[in-house]
Amino acid sequence: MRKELPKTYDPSDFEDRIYRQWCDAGYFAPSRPGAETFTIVIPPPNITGQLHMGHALDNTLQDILIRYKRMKGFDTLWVPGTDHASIATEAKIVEAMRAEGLTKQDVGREEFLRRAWDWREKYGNRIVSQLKRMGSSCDWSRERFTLDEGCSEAVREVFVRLYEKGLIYRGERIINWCPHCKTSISNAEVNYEEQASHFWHIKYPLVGGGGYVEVATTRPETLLGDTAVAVNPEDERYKHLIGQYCVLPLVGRRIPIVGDEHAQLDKGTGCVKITPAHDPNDFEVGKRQHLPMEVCLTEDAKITDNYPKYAGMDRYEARKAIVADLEAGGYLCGIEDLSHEVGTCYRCGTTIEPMVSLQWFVRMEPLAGPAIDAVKDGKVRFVPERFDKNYMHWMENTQDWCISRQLWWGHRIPAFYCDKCGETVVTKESHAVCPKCGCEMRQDPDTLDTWFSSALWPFSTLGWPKETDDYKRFYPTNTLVTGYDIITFWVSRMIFSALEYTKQAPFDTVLIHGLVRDAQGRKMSKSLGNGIDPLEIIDKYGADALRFALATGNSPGNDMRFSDERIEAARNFVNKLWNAARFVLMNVDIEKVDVPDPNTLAVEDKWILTQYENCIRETTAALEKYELGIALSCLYDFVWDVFCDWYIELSKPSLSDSGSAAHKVTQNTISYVLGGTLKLLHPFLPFVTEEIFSALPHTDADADSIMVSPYPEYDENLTFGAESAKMDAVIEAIRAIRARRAEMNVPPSRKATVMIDTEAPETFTGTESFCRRLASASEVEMISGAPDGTVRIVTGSATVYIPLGELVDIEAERKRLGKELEKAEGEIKRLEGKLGNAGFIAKAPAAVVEGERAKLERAKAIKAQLESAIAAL
RNA sequence: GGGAGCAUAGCUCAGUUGGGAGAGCACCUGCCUUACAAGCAGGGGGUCACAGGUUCGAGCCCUGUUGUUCCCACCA
Repeated sequence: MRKELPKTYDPSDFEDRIYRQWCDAGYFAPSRPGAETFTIVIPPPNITGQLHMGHALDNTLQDILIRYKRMKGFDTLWVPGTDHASIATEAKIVEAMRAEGLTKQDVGREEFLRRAWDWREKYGNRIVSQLKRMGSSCDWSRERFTLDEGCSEAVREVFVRLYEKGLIYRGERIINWCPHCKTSISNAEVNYEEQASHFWHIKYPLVGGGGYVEVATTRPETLLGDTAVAVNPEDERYKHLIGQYCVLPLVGRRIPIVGDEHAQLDKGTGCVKITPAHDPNDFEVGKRQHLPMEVCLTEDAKITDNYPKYAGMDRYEARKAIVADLEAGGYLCGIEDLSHEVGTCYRCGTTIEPMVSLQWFVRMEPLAGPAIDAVKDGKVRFVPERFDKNYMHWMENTQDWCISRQLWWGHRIPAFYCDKCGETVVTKESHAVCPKCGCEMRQDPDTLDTWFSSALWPFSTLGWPKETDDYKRFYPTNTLVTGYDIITFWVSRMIFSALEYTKQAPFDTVLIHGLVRDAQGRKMSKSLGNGIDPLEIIDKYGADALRFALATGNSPGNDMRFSDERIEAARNFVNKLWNAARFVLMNVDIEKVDVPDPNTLAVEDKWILTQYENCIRETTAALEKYELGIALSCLYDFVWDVFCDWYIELSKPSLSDSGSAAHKVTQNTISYVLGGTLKLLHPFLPFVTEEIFSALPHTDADADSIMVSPYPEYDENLTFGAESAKMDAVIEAIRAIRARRAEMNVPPSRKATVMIDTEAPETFTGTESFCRRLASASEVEMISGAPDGTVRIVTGSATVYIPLGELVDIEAERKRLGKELEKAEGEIKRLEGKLGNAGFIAKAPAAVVEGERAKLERAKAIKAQLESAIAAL
């Protein structure tokens, strides 16, 4: 059914309706069993809150790819879902409970998890509705959640397999402890921040002598946990002290002086205090030197009861107290100002405390090798390429991955302990009975790092470990679209996980995008309050404008700024398209569109078709290279500068003359080109293209919906080089006439005869109506020679004369033409120089040389015309 | 300490196999030309950070310098 478009573009009129139509028609689900597949799994948004601009960008890019591939005939699947985001969500829930005056411990694990699932219900659904408003063509029937039954089964399967293979182990290590979240976090979850601090120099008196060793530290409170002082065995200053003891100030404990290469000769004093329980390096020294471990901090970073004087003090309070006491005792021998990097929790920003703790780890070294090879061998390709360096570097230096978390919201570690005999069992079952003594076993209370389940996402969502139909058909997936900020967190872990469990890379391409920043280039953040809510943008400008703003002028891997100007420019473009479509609808009454027949086409039709075909070629080439921004800018230029500014104007004479022979042909051409352009644009602007498409007459190849209609293919038969060049020459003349008139301030209402002197009159025959309409010509005459009292306009193919009577100032004309002549001569000189260069002729490609020759010919022709025009003045 | 990105018009940015630089916004001039003033036509404005090198030819490739941003790293 044909329908009219409202005069004003208002996306809220149709976006929701169209999305429902797509859903109802089932277009999002794969439905082409015989076709090649194209699969994307969504980077699952955290259920901590709502979508921000980063998600909007990420999902826009994915939807562009999936819609493009769908129109290209692939059997496409975009798997949606959300991430339970263990630590982040747990923190939010704890925070919400605090408002009620409750703690985790108050409500207990079961009640806490019930609340967490409520949270997931609420925020998970909100995220889904946001994705839908953006137009995301995900298959909602396959929506997944990292903590759902299937994903949980995959997690248990992996844990057990790795454990049995010896790649997961439990051990005491120094981990990063967040005293606020009260959990361990992995190295990747630590952010380093530059902080101003001090370097305290402290004397440790030697036992049995008047001397002392001087150590320096940024954390004097850890002195309580010192169990040795290390010096380098090669250090001439101190090597004689090795084996002796010193006395720990304030504590009075005798601690040994050990020789260890950790102490460097050229750093500090050369003596290092060793706190094995609270520093990763010292932990290693402790192991090497068989030192005892002295824990002096609790899990909320307070001093333990072992040190009554400081017990219960917060670490910073204790620091002050200890420094004061050291000073009072005469042990402090200097304070230096120091600025250094301090590790903080990436979730809450609290300074992390290294602590010794019994945790579960994944042994990385055996997993990293294949993951490195996969990228090296090109099985996984980063776009842009430079990010593989990033990835490689991390993979090659990665340390064992601490995967246990002292949290409740997450996959509980499938390890069971027997309290009676100490046996450990790792099993997929939900209960275990001790194989040794038959007792009921106790499950590890801890949960897994949230990235442990995300790492399995590309295959767990498709059914793995079961060999489901989806897994067999859609795995491995094709393109992963994500930001550079989570390459190490997530992408790398998916790659090594997939290689280990599925023996295949999880995807072949990783399209990396940057951050969306605010108009000043700052990161959007809650604390700055400069975040922009995508939904507000959609309400105001429409989802298509939002998508356009995010996709245009943006190249892979680069950050972008989001500003009012940007979104307005995007909306203006959509509006332009809308109005172009209205023009076509007002002027077209054909029922059906045919592929244009070259035998019937007018020169302007051939011109627009040539431009259109080139646009198809360029757009498609860019999309195939993941250059979405370039693809969109091709389309922008074509729609605005070519189709609207020229072809619509060129079509008016024929469209407005229902008696003309070309009338129906023009209707067909303009409908064909607009329809095809909408299809090219559809991946970027799904809603408005669908709305317009539904109002336009269709071709036989079109489907009911544009989103399942075939993407245009470049067709050389519809390109017309020679005719197109003629039209270009006419356009050039029209432009030149307009420019001259504008310079002379002649209003468009003042028409004038246009006289054209050209060696190729056939170029201009039949184009009089264009000159009248577009160059304010009252009539068009073909002449030869230069009439008096005219303005002369020289183009590459013609000289145009316009009698502008009193406006013609001979002297000014002479001056202007002289200037143009100078320019032409300069151009000739440059080109002759180039063509006179033997090296250029010999080495440059023939086509380039030919092009330069043509330019020279043209410049010479212009020069000749200018000279004769000047002579005739 | 290691690695990477960026530096192009007043502003924000494109410019991807090296062939005399583009867009949007802003600015100036003129237009309500019946698709669109969220518009039309015209215009000004750039030693493509700097210095070398490769090449017939460099915004693009190489080296160095400066400025800037980010990532990684156990610095007592």
